[in-house]
Amino acid sequence: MIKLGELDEHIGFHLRLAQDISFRAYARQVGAPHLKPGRFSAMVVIKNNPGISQIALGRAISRDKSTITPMVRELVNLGVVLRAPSATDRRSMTLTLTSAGESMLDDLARAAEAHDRRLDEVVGDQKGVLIELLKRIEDALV
Amino acid sequence: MIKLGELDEHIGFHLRLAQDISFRAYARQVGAPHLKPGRFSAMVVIKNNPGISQIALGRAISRDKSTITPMVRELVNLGVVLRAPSATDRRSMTLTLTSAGESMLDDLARAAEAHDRRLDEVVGDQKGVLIELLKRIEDALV
DNA sequence: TATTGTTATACTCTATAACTATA
DNA sequence: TATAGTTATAGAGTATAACAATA
Repeated sequence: MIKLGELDEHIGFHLRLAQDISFRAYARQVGAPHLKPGRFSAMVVIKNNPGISQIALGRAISRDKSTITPMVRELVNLGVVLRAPSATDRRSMTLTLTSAGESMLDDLARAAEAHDRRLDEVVGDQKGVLIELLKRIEDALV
Repeated sequence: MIKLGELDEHIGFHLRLAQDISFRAYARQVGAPHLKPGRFSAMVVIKNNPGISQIALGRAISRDKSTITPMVRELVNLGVVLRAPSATDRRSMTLTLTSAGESMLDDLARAAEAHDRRLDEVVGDQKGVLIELLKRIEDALV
């Protein structure tokens, strides 16, 4: 049996470990037939903020604009995102989901929810506490 | 303000977000003058399990053996890990920390602890609950 | 001068497959 | 036959810097 020593009481370490394990379980379950994981967050942000610019999307998911360019291109090629010039700023592009994007996101959300139900079972009635603590970390460390 | 929609109540999503933000804050603080993040976990495992094989190390940190090979080579070149043939199995290598490795790990642990104190402040007296929930996720999803 | 987005490029992390040598 | 480890290689994700167009 592998020992972990003092590391075992570090929040950062368990955050990383739990995320890693949870992510691999998710990848196993969803099988990645649809879309790479980073795309999912991007689509959710676009869905909830139609007309958002690439720069703002990058800020929302903490990625550089040069990372966003090929990501958006891929989503457009898949037919799930519509990319149109902004009416008010000619440097800027507006992003919205297509109807195909909406339904693909629904599929992905179902897969993610199946995985999340598994997580929900694991944490039981502590879910509220867990999410509140994670949010607190997110807000404090920005 | 960016909206997240239903995603906002998903454990998996917040796990990823909190880990990402926490990791970036850690990288900012430590400045990565020492070592890449994956190396840290490897060294902790070696410290707490002296003589461990590369295969076992890989299992402990959930990485393929082909990922371990260059990682170990780097640690050996840095002079922080000693790699010696096993006395009982001639296919196998044993890994231990050198004294330089011990002190580097102490430095890293201090940096990680500074970061973790920040996290401790954020979660306050809920730390025990948080770690217990994260561990439950780790154990359940393997 | 600053910002939006693209491109070229490079780096890190990771795994798969084929291999050698041992067990 | 199976396991420990290496190598070659490839893919995904990311960022930095230089750039053009526009603000």
